[in-house]
Amino acid sequence: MLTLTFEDGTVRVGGLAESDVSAADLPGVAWDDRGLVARAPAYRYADLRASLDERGLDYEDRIRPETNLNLSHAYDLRDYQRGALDAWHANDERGVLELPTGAGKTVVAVAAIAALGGSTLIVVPTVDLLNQWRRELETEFDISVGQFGGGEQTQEAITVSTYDSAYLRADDVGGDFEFVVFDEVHHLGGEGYRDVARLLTAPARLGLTATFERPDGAHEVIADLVGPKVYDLSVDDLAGDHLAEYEVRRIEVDLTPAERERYEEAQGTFVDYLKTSNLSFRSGSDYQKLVMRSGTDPRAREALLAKQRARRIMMNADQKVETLGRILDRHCDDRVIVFTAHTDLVYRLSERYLLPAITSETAASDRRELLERFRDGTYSRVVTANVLDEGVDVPDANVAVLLAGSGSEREFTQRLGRVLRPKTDGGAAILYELVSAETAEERVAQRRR
DNA sequence: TTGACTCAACATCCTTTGCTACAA
DNA sequence: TTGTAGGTTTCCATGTTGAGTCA
Repeated sequence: MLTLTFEDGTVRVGGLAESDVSAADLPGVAWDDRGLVARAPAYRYADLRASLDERGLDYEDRIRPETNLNLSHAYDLRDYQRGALDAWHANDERGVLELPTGAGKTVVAVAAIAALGGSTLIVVPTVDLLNQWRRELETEFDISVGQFGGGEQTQEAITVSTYDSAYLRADDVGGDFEFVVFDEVHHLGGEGYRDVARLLTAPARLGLTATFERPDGAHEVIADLVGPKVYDLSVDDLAGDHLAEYEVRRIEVDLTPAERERYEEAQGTFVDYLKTSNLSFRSGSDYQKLVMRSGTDPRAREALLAKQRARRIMMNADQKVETLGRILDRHCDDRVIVFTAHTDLVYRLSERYLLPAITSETAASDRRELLERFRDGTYSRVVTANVLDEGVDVPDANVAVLLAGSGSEREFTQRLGRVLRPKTDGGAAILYELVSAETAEERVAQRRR
C-alpha cells in the first residue's frame, strides 16, 4: 500500500519502487536519488490524490489535516461577492478573483474560509496587512489566529503570514493547511515567492488581486499554482454603485527652456546609442538586454544613465510643482493624496506646500501617527512616492494627484483605488494626471491606461 | 523592546528599425 | 504568401519591504 507523507516541501510517496515510478505515471511524482524514495512537489498533492482515487489504488494519506472549525460570519455578501465565491467553488475551490480595491475582497475570503471550515493559511505581502487580517479574522470568528512574521511565529488552525515568512516556514508547516489564501496574489509571480505556493499541499487555493496580469507574463505561473482567474470585475463595473464615480483629468505641462535643453540632450544620447548599437527595441526584455550590455559597454552605460536623467527631468518638471499649487488651492476643502515617482520631489513638495510626507524613510511609528491624523481630519493632504500604493490601510481621500508614475497599469489602478471608496455626499472622486508635453512621459501615461 | 543597520528580494526601467524562422 | 513571434543569463538606478543582527 502506498503512503503519502509531507516532507520538506514535498509529498513523499512511500511504497513505490524506483522501477515502478515511470510506469505508475502519477502527477508530479519522480524518483529522488538522494532520499531513495518517490516524491512529488507539495502543490501536486490534490492532483496526486485525485489520480490515486480515480485508479482505485489503495493508499494511506498521512498528510490531510483533519479539522472542522465550525466557523460562521456575520457578513451579508453583495451580489458580485456571492458571484465571485460561487465561481471559485465551481472551479473546485481553486482560482483567482480580480476585484478592484474597495470591492471587499477580504469579505469573500472570510466567507470562503467559513464555508470550508478547515485549517487555513493566509499569505500577505506586508506586516501592515498581516495585522489587518489578523484583527479581522479574530473579530469575525472569535478564535485565536496564528501569525508568521512581524517578529512573531505562532501557528493556529487559522494563521496569517507574510510571503517572506511563509517561504521560510513552508518546509516545516507546508502540510498543515487545507486551504491557502494569497492576498495580493500577483506577488506570487516573483521568482522566490512562487516557491511558497509550490511548498504547500493545501488543495484549496484562493488568490485575491486588483490586477492579475503581469507585464512579465508570470500570471501564467500563478494560474498553474493557484488556479486560473475565475471571476473579475473592473473599477468601471462598480463605479457609481459600490465605488465612487470618478473622473480622470489629464493636464499637460511644458518643460522650461532649460529643462527642455537638458531633456533633449539626455534623450538624444539614449536614442543615438540605440540607432548605432543595432539593438532592437520593442519591449521590456529589450531594455533588460541594454542593462546587461551596460555592464561591459561604457557607451551602453552612458546611454542608460542619460535615459534616467531624461526621466527625472520629465517626471519632476517645475511646471508640475506650480500646477500642483493651483490644484491644492482649488481643492482646499477636499482630502488630497499626491503621488510622485521620486522621494526628493516628495520632500520638495512637502517643504513648498507644507504637506505631510511619507516615504520608505519615514519610521513606522511616524507613519502610523501621520496616517491617523489624516484619518481623523487633522491633516487633509499627504504627499508620497510609492509607499501608499499597496499593502497599507490608507484613509479615504477624494482627490488624487499623480505628479509622476511608472507605466505600470497596476500602480495606476492602485493609486486610483485610493479615492474610490463611496463618498458620504455621493460626490465623484477626481484623479489628476500631470504629464510633461512632448516627452516620453506621454507614452508612459498611455501605457498605464 | 526599540532603533539603527545590513542584506536580499521585488518592481520598474521602453522605440518605432529591420532581420529570421516558422506557423497558418 | 502573409503574419507574427523570437533570444539573453545577469543587473545601469531608484524605491520599497521583511528578516536578521546587534547594541
